[in-house]
Amino acid sequence: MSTITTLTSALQQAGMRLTPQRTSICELLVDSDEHPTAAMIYETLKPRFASLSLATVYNTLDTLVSLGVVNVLGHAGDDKVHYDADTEPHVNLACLSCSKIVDIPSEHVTHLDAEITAASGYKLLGARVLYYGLCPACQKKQARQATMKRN
Amino acid sequence: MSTITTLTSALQQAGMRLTPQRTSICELLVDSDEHPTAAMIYETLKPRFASLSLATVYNTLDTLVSLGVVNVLGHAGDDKVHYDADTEPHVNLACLSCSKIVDIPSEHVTHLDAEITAASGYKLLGARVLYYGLCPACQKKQARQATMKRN
DNA sequence: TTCCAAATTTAGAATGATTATAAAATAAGA
DNA sequence: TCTTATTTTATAATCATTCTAAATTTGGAA
Ligand SMILES: [Mn+2]
Ligand SMILES: [Mn+2]
Ligand SMILES: [Zn+2]
Ligand SMILES: [Zn+2]
Repeated sequence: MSTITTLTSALQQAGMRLTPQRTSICELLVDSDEHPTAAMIYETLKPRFASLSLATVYNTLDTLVSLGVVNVLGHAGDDKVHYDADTEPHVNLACLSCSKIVDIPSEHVTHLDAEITAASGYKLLGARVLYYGLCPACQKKQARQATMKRN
Repeated sequence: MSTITTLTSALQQAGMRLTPQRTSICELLVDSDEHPTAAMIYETLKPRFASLSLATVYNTLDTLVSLGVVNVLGHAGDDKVHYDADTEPHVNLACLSCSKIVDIPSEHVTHLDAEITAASGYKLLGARVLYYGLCPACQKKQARQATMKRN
C-alpha cells in the first residue's frame, strides 16, 4: 500500500523540492480512493492554496507518473484523465455513464508485472488495468429510459 | 479473433447502415496490429476517400466502442487516443517514448472478465489492459543521452 | 424510374483539457 | 543579506475532439 512517503520521497530522490503544494497533492492522491482528475485535485486544494495553479497540479502529476509512483488510467466516460496512486496490482472498473471508478481485487493481475517484464525487455513505469462498462445504478437508469421511449 | 464481420455486423445489428466509409474503418481496425488513433485511420483512408471527414472516423469509433467490439486504450506517450479491435483478453504494452503498442499474450488476463462481472454486477463493455514504460530501443537511447550530459 | 424522408457524411467552427511561456515568488546556501 | 536556482503562478496558446448545419447519399415507396 502506498503511503504519503512513497510519493514525497520519490520526488525528493528525483532532486525536487518538497513544496507545500506538492506535498498536498501527494496527500490527496494517497488519501483518495476516487481516482481523481487534475481538475478534481485543483478544486479540492483551492481553499487551502488560494493562488494554486492548474499548471502546478499537472506538472506534479506528470512527474509522479514518470517516476512510476502514480498510474494514469485515462478517460472514464468524461474526457478527463484519471490518476491512481495505488500502484499495487488491481483491477479498476469504470462506469462510462457516471464516470466513477472502483477497485476490484484480483489474484490474476498480481503476476502480470513480472510476466510482462520477462517477456518483453521493456522497463515498466506503470499499469493501466481499467475495465469499463455500466454500473448497476446506471444500467437501471438506461433500462428506465428505454422503457419510456417505447411507450 | 475478430474479423471484419464482427465489426460490420455489430453496426448493422445496432440499426446502422454499412457505408463504404464505415466498412473501410472496420477493415483497417481489424487488419492493423498497431492500435491506431483516429488521425492515423483518417490519414490512411484519405487517399481512398478524398472527402473523408475526421468526424466520420470519430463517430464510427465511438459507436464501435459503445457496442463493445473495439477497445479504447487511451494515450500512449503521445496525446492521441489509441484503439484496439482485438477484444480477446491480452496485455497491451506501450512505450511512452516512441508510442508504439505491442501485444503480450497472457494466461492471467483470460479470466478477468468473468471474475469482474461476478464480483461487481457491472455490465462490461470493454477492457483497457495497457502497461507502459520504455521499449528496449528507447532505453538505449535514454542511456546514451544521459552519458552525453555527464561528459 | 422518380420522389421522399431518414440517415449519413462533410466542412468548418467551437470547445475545453492540457501545455507552454514568462514574470513573480520562494527557498537554499554562501 | 545577496545571489541564484527552483518553483509557482497567471495567462496565452495548442490541438485533439466535438458540435453544427448544410450537402449528399441511401432505401423504400409510389
Ligand atoms: Mn484503483
Ligand atoms: Mn492489442
Ligand atoms: Zn454509473
Ligand atoms: Zn520506444
